[in-house]
Amino acid sequence: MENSTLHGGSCQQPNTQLDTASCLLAPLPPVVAEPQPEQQHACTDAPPTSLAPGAAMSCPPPPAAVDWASLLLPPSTSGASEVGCGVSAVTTVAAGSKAGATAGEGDNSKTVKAGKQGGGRGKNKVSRPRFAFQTRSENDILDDGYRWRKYGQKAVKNTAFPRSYYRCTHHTCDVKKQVQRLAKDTSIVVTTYEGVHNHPCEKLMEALSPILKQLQLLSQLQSCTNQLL
DNA sequence: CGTATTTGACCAGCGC
DNA sequence: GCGCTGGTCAAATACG
Repeated sequence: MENSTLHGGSCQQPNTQLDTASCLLAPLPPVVAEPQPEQQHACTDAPPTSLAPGAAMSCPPPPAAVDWASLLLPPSTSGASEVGCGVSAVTTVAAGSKAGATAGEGDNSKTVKAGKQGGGRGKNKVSRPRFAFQTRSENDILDDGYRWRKYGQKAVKNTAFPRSYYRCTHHTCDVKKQVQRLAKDTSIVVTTYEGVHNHPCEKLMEALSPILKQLQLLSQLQSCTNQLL
């Protein structure tokens, strides 16, 4: 095919872009319509994906006896929860379902055809949780604490900006994400996650470790004092 | 030298 | 059936 690979931007279609946001976030139309005021990319937190319930933490626990599981697994995080900081909208998409399975592509006909790809070397179609959210940022890549390897970039129809495809570099993790800048508002980046990490967020761990240790010590101290009193 | 990114090609699903 | 399009692969290249 002429292969729509224009990597970069020979794809000029000024104002004909379809409203990626509204397609993508169909369930949450209003939110999309009004991008939040000043959300800078301050968001280095983990996205909803990171701490999904049921995700088996495969990594060994850190040295200190920190209860990572309880600390990192919020009561209910089915992925649809809002993540604060810079995130203007979050939406889940039925895994493998048709409509909007991909980041902001209205027609997006194939969606999760995770099987096959590039020569029948693909895996089977697996239903995996997907959700997308928007961030207002100058960087396409928001630092969500995980490490990602880019495996593809594709110019998408009716969009001036290419869509980038990333895969989690953790060997046991098969989470993917797509990143695309909104044509309508180029300051907004739409990120679509597919799958759930089965390992802790490295950066988050690193950053939180000392704090968590202190918290644990404090709680132990408190329980001790309670017993004494 | 190992790892990450770039980029052209390939493939399958969908609409016509 | 054909063409279009999105998603992925993998070789080449860049980078530390």
